Amino acid sequence: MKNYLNSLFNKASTSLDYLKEINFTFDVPKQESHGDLSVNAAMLLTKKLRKNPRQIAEEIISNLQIDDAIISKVEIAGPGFINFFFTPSFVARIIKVVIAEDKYFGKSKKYEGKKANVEFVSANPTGPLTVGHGRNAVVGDTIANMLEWVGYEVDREYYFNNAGRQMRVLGDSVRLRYLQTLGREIEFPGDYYQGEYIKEIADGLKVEYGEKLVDEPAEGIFKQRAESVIFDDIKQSLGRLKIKHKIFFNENSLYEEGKIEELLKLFQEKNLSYEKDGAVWMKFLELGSEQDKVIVKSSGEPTYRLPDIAYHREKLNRGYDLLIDLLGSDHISTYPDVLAGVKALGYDSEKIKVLIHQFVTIVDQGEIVKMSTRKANFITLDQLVDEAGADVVRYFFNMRNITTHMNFDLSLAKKQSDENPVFYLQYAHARICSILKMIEKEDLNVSTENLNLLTSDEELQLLRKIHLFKDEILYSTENFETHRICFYLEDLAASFHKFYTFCRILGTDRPLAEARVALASATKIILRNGLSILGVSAPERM
RNA sequence: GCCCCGGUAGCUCAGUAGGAUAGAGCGUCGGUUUCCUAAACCGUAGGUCGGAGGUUCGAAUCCUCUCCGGGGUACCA
Repeated sequence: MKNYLNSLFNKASTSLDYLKEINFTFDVPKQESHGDLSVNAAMLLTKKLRKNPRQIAEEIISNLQIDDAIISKVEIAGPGFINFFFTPSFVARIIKVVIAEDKYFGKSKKYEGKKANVEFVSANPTGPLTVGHGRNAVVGDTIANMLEWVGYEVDREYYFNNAGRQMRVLGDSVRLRYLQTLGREIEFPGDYYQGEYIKEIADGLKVEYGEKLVDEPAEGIFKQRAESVIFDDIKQSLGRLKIKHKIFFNENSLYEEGKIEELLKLFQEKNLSYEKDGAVWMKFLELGSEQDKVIVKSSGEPTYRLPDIAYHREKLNRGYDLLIDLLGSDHISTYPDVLAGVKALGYDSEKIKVLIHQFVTIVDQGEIVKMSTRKANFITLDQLVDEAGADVVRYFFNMRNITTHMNFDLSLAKKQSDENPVFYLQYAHARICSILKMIEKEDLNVSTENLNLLTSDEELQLLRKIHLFKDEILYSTENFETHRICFYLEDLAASFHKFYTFCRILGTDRPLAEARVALASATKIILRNGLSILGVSAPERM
């Protein structure tokens, strides 16, 4: 529909120059009585032309070469909107396209040939993934899916560090638990990792090695074992949510390959760093930050900024057109320095899109659960998937704008009831599958021969929603907003359920019945495609 | 102190580069099943869009100030 109007306005702009000067938009009116699409062009021109917007609207309309077979009515309304009403037969044509394109319907080629990298999760292997990581994981994977739908080739990447202080403490936590299982009287420090999983790892070592490890250092087998066990666990948790990273990037490799040294030298050459108080400082002040910051401590150890910049430099060097970093709001302070750093090196920092998601508050039985990995006071992602199921978990995290501090009501998520919108969508899909099974028995077909018979309000409303799918994906993707897909699909499902209630198939003349089956079939395709972007399954029956 | 995010119906949240009478789900109350899945549908009630100014044809949306909640502001990541 939008395409058609765009071409109409393009033609009109050859005689009306002022149309070229404004950025008008075609919008779907909130109210159906305002037509299928409306344009605000006339209002935008009031100042420039010093005319009443309604007069301008008249002039615009008289310059549009409208095909009556496509548009049934054009009206001027309100302060000067031009509303367009499309003919039912044009609206219904979309069904043919949907059925023909099937699992590709909704994809666009706008970004074909472009490469994107989505870095997400990136939790260090110090413990199981928590609910907070869950939001990051689900949204990151969904954004990657969306980018693929608009044409990008996408690499999913996980960045981790197995060499820092955190990991030393982790190794020592395992060592102490190991010694405790051997009966040693040892006090376990309060700031060590308290979780049960540490004891399990220690138990595993005891079973395997007995007492042979009593004199081993924390950084040896204890740390290694902890890392490998925990990482396997993390990957498995992600796998349950159908998330698989292509690249696992170890921060340590930046040191091993001399990238850190190289970067330090580069900063020095470009006069972007200096020494003070035994530390190396970066001139962030010159680069637009509030103050200079330390990049190498007086101990000789780099701060996180240096490897972070080196890492982003690596990714940029791989030739991506778009780099996405998905971070929790507790990491919000890291990215301005990274962007400033790579920009100072001459890279196009515009390619890096940093997305910050706000915290997840867990509410269980009306009580807020405070989370801390160290204190082991957390709900793991695994527990969540155990209790609510992967589909519900994915849907819940996707259905909220990442800027909101979302409440995750654990007791509600466990409930498999109609309070849960994911079932509403899945039910619509299952219903359609059931119809398609039924028509076989009734000797009916999916036919697009008589689509012009689809003229009822319910049919047209559903058809109009179908028209919006492709644009919705594109818009959601360009804004990195997964929740819009959820809202769209809920809207679509609602239109379908209404159609289902009012437009029967059995007992209807064959041509109309078959056209309705085709409409249901097209709806099924969109529900399935939309759910697949979210990573949620589309069951055949419920 | 300064920076970022949020404050919209009882609850959880939408609100598309400013647009028409501010919406949805759940919950409330009341209806619909001899008929393709009632995990559905229809109706009902519910609002000083945190507050105060400003910008203009028009503000939940933009600007200023302010209140409340969360996060950040390290030679921790």
